[in-house]
Amino acid sequence: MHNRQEILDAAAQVFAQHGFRGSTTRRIADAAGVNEITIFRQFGSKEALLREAMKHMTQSVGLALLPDVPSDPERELTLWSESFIQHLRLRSSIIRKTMSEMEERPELSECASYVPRQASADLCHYLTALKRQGRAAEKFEPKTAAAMLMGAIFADAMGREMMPDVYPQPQEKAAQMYTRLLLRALGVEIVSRRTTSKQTKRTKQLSA
Amino acid sequence: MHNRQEILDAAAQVFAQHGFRGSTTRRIADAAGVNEITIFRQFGSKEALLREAMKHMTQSVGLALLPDVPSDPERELTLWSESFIQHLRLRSSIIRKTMSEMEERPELSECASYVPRQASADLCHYLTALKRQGRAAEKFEPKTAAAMLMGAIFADAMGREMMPDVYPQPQEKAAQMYTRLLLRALGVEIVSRRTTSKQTKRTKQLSA
DNA sequence: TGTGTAAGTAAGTGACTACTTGCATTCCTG
DNA sequence: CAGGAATGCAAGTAGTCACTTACTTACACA
Repeated sequence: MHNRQEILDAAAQVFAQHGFRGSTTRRIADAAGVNEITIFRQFGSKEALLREAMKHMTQSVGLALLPDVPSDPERELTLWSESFIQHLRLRSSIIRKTMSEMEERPELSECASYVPRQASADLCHYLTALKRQGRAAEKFEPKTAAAMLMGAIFADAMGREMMPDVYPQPQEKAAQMYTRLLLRALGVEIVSRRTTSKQTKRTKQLSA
Repeated sequence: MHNRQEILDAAAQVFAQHGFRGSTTRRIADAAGVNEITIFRQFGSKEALLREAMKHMTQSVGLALLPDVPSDPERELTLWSESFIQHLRLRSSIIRKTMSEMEERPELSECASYVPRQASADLCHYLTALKRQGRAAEKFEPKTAAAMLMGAIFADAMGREMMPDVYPQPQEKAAQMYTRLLLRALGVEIVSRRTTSKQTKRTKQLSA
């Protein structure tokens, strides 16, 4: 029973490295330090195991929160972007695998869309509030703006390892740079005093 | 001999559907309408075949060109973005598979980075020229701006099928919307008269 | 007509895969 | 100490995989 969690973690890790077809029950058992038979007794089949592992993964995700009422947009959005890009970077392997398996095995990766959907909804909500406050000089569709920022962050997290010279340097400032670019596109005035990356990271986010 | 091309095409198609491990020589042979043995006689091994198929794919790609001297930034960039997003959408399956296999089989997917690298360089070059012309009211790093636009386009092309409600509607206008947002972030004045999507598509791009 | 080349057929090899069965071991609990 | 549940070990099953060998067929060309 106490092995169950270790098996799930091992399955997720092996899947992130090798994908579904490459995640042999042998490899997962070895990674979990468990006999291969135990897997079948606990989960019934390889597919059931991986389905549960995927579901379990997405449940433990905590996204940074954006305030319902924007006050310092640059700071709030930068913090959110940094936490989002960090989340994606830590899971870039498993995200790539999941996106690849999506077409062939949708039932396995359904839950994968939960996090980006939630993030998009949160961001849209925030941008809409910003617009209602009248702090955006330009007209814009929140959904388009949100897709733009999230897209830039997503592509950075997925592609930087493969092509580091294509993305802005240093890596740690990338989220901030994308965020600033977006705010300028929306015509939002930047009011916050200069804060270093370390300061912003330490001053964690404020909930609604 | 005349089968060689058909085998390469079939291999690429099967790979796009099933990835490396799922691309059995049997499946590829069936898809090509050829005996499995022919594959081994022509290419030696499954890996060699897929390597050649991938290399062959990337060679036939023609990216839209951006002028060396920007004249109508909104129109020129929109055309480029539309051609780029169309390119990615047509190949979204194979791109997902390639990104997924990258870590496990880098020698197979090396060539995959050629197109985005080229696109990034072209776009950076154009944005730098725009900046030099003094047509951007805001200061910006071309590389960051390029990564932002390309990232938004990339994420749209990869993710819209899976989560259509997250991305701006209609699909056909998405590239244009991202482009406009970017130009506003750069403080580039939009001068072009309103053109419909159909017109812009027909008036293909102008080279340097 | 003879020869070389590309293609097909048939059969098989050894390795790996998901999954099963039977039995022994450990350990917790009553 | 007895009984049951979780786990491990050894062996095996049926299927698939990449790849090979040996032989045949079809066609081009001289």
